[in-house]
Parts: sequence; C-alpha cells; structure tokens
Amino acid sequence: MAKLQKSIDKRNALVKATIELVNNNGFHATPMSKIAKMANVSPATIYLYFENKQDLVNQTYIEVKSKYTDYAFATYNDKVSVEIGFEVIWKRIADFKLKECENAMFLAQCDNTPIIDELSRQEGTKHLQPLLDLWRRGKKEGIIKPMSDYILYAYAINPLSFLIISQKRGEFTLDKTHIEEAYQSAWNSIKVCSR
Amino acid sequence: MAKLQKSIDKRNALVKATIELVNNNGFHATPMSKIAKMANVSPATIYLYFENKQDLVNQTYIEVKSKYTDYAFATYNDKVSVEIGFEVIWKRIADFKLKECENAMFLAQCDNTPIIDELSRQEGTKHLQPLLDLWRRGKKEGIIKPMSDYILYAYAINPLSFLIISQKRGEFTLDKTHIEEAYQSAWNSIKVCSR
Amino acid sequence: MAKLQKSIDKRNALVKATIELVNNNGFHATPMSKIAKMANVSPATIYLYFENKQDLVNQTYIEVKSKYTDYAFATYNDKVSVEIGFEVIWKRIADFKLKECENAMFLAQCDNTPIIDELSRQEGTKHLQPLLDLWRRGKKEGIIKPMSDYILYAYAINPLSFLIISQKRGEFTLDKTHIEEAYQSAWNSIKVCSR
Amino acid sequence: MAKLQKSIDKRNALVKATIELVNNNGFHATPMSKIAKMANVSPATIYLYFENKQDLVNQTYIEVKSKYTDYAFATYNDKVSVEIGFEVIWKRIADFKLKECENAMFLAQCDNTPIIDELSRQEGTKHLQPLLDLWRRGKKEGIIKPMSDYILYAYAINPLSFLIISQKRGEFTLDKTHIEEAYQSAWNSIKVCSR
DNA sequence: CATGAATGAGGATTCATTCAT
DNA sequence: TATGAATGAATCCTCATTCAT
Repeated sequence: MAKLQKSIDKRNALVKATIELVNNNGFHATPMSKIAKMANVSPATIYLYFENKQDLVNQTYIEVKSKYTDYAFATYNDKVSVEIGFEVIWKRIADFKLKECENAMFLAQCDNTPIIDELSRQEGTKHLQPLLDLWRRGKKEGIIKPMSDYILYAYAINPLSFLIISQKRGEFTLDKTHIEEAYQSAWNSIKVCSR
Repeated sequence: MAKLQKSIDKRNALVKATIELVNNNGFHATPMSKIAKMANVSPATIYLYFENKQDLVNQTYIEVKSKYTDYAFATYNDKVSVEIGFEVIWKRIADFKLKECENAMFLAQCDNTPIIDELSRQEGTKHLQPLLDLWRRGKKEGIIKPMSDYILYAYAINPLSFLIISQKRGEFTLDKTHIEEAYQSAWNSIKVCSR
Repeated sequence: MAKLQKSIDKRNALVKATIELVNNNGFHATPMSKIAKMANVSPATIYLYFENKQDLVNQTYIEVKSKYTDYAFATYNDKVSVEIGFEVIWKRIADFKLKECENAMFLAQCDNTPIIDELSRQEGTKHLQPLLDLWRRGKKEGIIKPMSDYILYAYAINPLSFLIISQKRGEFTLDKTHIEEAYQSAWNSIKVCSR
Repeated sequence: MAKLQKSIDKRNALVKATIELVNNNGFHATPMSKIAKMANVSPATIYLYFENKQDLVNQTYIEVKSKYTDYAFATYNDKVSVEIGFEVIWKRIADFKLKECENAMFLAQCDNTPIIDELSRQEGTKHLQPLLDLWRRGKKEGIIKPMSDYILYAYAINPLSFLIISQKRGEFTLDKTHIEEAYQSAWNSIKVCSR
C-alpha cells in the first residue's frame, strides 16, 4: 500500500495513454508531453519507467501482444481435435479484438509500420507458438492445408485486424453474426476441402 | 511536348521519395528535408507542388491507390462469370502487390494508421467499385456469400497486404505457388460452399 | 554583398558570442539559446553552421588557437638568433594575450578543462611548430636548456595565461613594466645559465 | 569515537566523487546524480551535506586548496634562508601535485574557469600567506626580484599545473629529472641574477 | 539521518514552413 | 520556377532539487 516502489500503476497509466494516443493520432503526433499529461505524471517521470520514447513503445507493444496471446490461448488445451482447437482459439482472438479494441488497434498499427524495433517484434511473436503447433498437427492430420504459417495467419487471423480497424473508423459494425461469418471464412480458407 | 510550368518529373520524384522514406522509416522519422534531398530538390520546392506535409502524403496516397485500382481492373470486363471475374481481379491485385511492392507497402501502412485524412481515404476507396459490383452480382447469383463487403475484402483481398509486409521484412518469400495457394484460400473464404 | 551564401558574418558572430559567454559563465551555464540571442540569430540557425554544441566549441577553439599562433609568428623569421627569435615571438604572444584578452582567456579555459575534443586540441597545437623549431635550434646551440618542450612551454609561455586570468579577475593589472619583467623571467627560466 | 550525526565518510566520498568526475568530464557533464552514484548515496543525501551543487563545488575547492597549502608548508619553517625556504616549499608543492594528481588537476580546472564563487576562491587563496611572506623577505634581501606576487606565482608555481595537466593527458611523463629541471627554471625565473 | 521517487524548469536539437533572391 | 538560408515552435530528454516515507 505504501509508495516505496516505483508504482506499477503509473507504469500502467503510461502504457495505456500511449496506446490511446498512438491509436488516435499515430506515433508521429504523439509527443511524450501528451502521454505524460494523459497519465497524470510529469514528462520527466516517464523516464523513470522507460529509457526513451522508442523503449516506451516497444515495451507497450510487447505487453499488449502478450496480453493478446495469453487471452487467445487461455481456454485452449491441445487435447481437443484440430477443428475444435482452431475454433476455440479463433473465437478467443475475435473476442479479444472486440473487447480489447484499443489493444487490437494498437497491435495492428504496430504490425504494419516500422515503429517497433525488430527485436521487440520478434519478442512479441514468440508466444504464438500454440497456434503454430495446432497448425502443424492439422497439416499432419490432413485437415489443414499444407501452407506456410504466414499464409495461414494471413487468412485465418489477420482479417480480424482489418475488420476492427474498419469498425473503429465507423464504416462498419461488427456483431455476433459477422463474427460467425468471419469464422466460417477463416476456417474455409485454411481447411482442406473435403471431396 | 510543351513544357509544363511545374515539372511533372519533380512532382513524381517527390511522391516516389515520400513512399520510399515512409516505407523504410515510418511517417514519423520522415522529415520534409529528407524527402527533398532524396528527390533532389530544395525543401522550399516541395511547397510549390504541395500545400504542406499532410497534403503531400494525402496526394501520394490517392495517387498510389489510384494506380493500384487501375492496375487491378485493367484486364477485367464485367461480362465474364463471377468466379472468373474474381480470379482475374484477384490475380491482378496480387501481381501489383508483388511487382509494385513499395507502393503496396505504402498503402498498407496508410490503411492501418491515422496518417491520411479521412477525406483522402474515401477518395482512394472510390475506385474499388468494380469489385464491389462483382460481389453484388456474385451474391445475387448465390455464388458469393451474402456478407458485408468489409468482410469479403478482409478475407479475399487484405491478406495479401500481410504477406507483402512479411516478405518485405524478410521473414518469408512469396513465390508462384504461394500465390496460387493464397488465391484458393481467398476464393474459399468468400464463395458459397456448394454441396 | 548579396545574401546567397551562408553568411560568414553570422558564423563569426556565433563564434564571438561563444567566446564571450564561455569566458564569463563557463561552458556549463552557456546554453545555445544564449549564444543565439547574443549573436542575433535563432537557435536553429546555429545548426546551419555547426553540427552541435560540441562542434561549435571545438571549431571556436581551433579558430582562436589559429589566430593566436598566426599572430605569434607573424613578425618572426627563422634567420635571426635564437635569443632574438624567442624575444620576438614571446613579445608577440604577450601582445596577443593583452590585446585579444577574450581570446586568450578562452584558450586558457579550454586548455585546462575537458571541454575540447582530443582531436581538436591536437589540431590546435599543430601550428606551434615554429616555436618548437626555434627551441630545437636553441638547444643545439647550447643557448636553451635541453629540456622537454612541455617544460619549456610551461615556464616560457604558459605563465602569461595565469597573468591574463588574474588581470581579468581584477586582482592585478598588467602594464608595460610587468611585461618586461615577465619576459625576463621567461627567458631566465629556459636559457642556459652562462658562467 | 562518538558517532557524529552526519557521517564524515559520506561527506568525504561526495567530495572525492566530485573531484574525480569534474576532472574526467568537466563541470558540465557532471550531474548530481552521477556524483551520488559514485559516492554510493542517494541524490537526496547530497543535500544533507551541501546546500546545492554550487556549494558542493565551492566546498570541495576550499577543502582541496586547504589540503594543498597545508602540504606545501608542512615542512617549512621561516627561520631558514630565502633560497632554502623556497626550495623546501616548491618541492613540497611539486610533491603534492605529483602524488595528489587528482587534487591538483581539480584545482587547475577551478582556477581557470568561472565555476567557483569569487568568495570561495578568495577563501582558498588565503592560506598561501607563508609563501608571500617568504617572497617579501626575499625581495627585501635582494634575493628575489621585486616583482608582483602574481608574476612570481605565475613563473615559480603555476607552471607545475600545466605540467600536471599535460601528464594527465598522457602527452608527457614527469619524472625526478624533470622535477629538478623545473625547479631550476622556477628559481631562475624569480631570483635576482647575481653577477 | 537516509532514500527512491517525482518533478518543473530548462537545455539541445529538429522540423515544417517561409522568405529573400 | 527554384532555392538555400533562416526561423519559431515544438520535441525529446536531463537535471538540480524536493518530498513522502
């Protein structure tokens, strides 16, 4: 309760402010001073928690990516069938992107932009392993097309980012039905077409 | 043949420099002075062709988007069947993204980022109409799933952006086989599953 | 006359302001903004002429050191006897330090402080060669004590810096008589004592 | 034996750290935080021992200057002849500058720079009295030239600072022989030339 | 007495933009 | 038209100093 340590609350507030401001204004147009103001700290305080602006964004990215993968796999266990497993993970991811819209937007922006250090990006990608394992199993069992993981991700997972961004822009609203449609599209794009 | 007062070459050089620099460094980290240097003009000269930095990026976006849609529909005619029509357009888009990698990357970055004015974004989207028309027809004919155009785009077209970016990062290389696989995934994700 | 080039006047004003402010306030306590103000330019303008603060000080040092050595050797020719040669040079140096008091002070501060890059310091020292040559001749002829040039400089030349600083502090005033006394001390400290 | 409330050890550590850091990096480039770190205390602790940064440097200066003069006159008694007296003091000073190189460097930097308050500088100079007294006696006896004490100091004592700095820079190494040569130069520069 | 956290004020530097030529 | 020089307004970041514990 006492304030003897660097407060994790302040760190969290900074990360949150970074996400919100970068989402709304872009990395350019997000000065440290604004981040500080939104987090209710002095600009100088940021540097107690982060080395510099780059570090702040890198760490924010890693943290959000980690939250994302944690959420994605929280209810998954690898004993279930490939199809069920995929559906479980996919729906969790969709859920995350809907409920944690700000986080999802932030990841989308970072992943399509050279604002994150190569190293941090790799760090963020590590935790996707369970999905890749599932796909490996699916390929072996002849259920999932024997394609590169990049193509699988591009079609099965990434489209959600596009939809989230479109929704944030107000062009479109994602509802339950859309999610179900999207899931079918995702699954159809990667499953082996039975004959 | 007559020499225009403002040299189109200089304008083009500026647009090209903008694309290259924004691709490699991000919008932040792309100062006007660097753009000028890369285009071999004085910083002041930029302002003869563009109102300000925002205008430069907006116009660059519109121009590239226009080049993209022109290329996409160049060989398409709406008399062909929906499936053929989709394949023609899809393959042209894939072709563009592969051959005009820099342009494609630039669009991907702009589309996932708040660096383009809302107005310019809409302007850029207009020319996608033939594809939307094709999808309308496809839905009417029961060939394409009756889903929002946003979902169709998310699954049929957008995944290519992810793949191009991954390729640019050197994580992955797109070859002919991948393109064919991707096409199948795209089509499977939007076509009505016959039984 | 036209203002097409980077104006040498502005550069000179910046160098002059740097000298004056560093003399009066020290390198710490001399912000770029003050230098700019004193030179009647915008802070940003400094960076058209110098890479950064360090470069500004380095170049200022080299320039002043160069003025110093140029002045020192302007009336010297190496055909005269060692004693006469030394007197000519010494008196010119004394003259410089008296007349160009600000410059002399600046050198003294730089030479006793780690504010100048090693490289620039070496660059500044190069032009002292004629004096070192004279001493070499003097040693060969048995007129000057066979000591390290550092010791010779410490006793023959460097004391003037101390006197200039004391004068600037108002503790002491250097007049013609003092200069003559100082010269005698300088010469006595390095000449071979006849018996 | 009684434990003082404020630990003299901490104070000493702070003074020592100040000297070392100012010597190596200059007064600019010596933040309080670095001083604290090198002294193994918290930045806040500095303010228990010193009013502010200026006070820390002032006190450090006075302390070092005092150590210097104490050492200089420790073996001197004013009953000996002027020449012997001078030699005794000079050699002690040389000894100090060689053995307490860091301290000597610090003084040199302070004495050529506006980083010390006028008042503290005067305070530091006070204790030089025995040397000035010796010189007064020497002048009266016709052994030392009837020159200003500033000139005497400039030629007899100050050159050692130049040599120490040169040595610290690695340009030159002071050994026993050099010291003896320097002493002769010092003495020759201030003694009345007998004929 | 001692401290780690916190900060306001300020410093170096950059940059979009303008101006004189 | 074209430009190099110039700049005010930010921006990132540092630092001497204070405060709550």
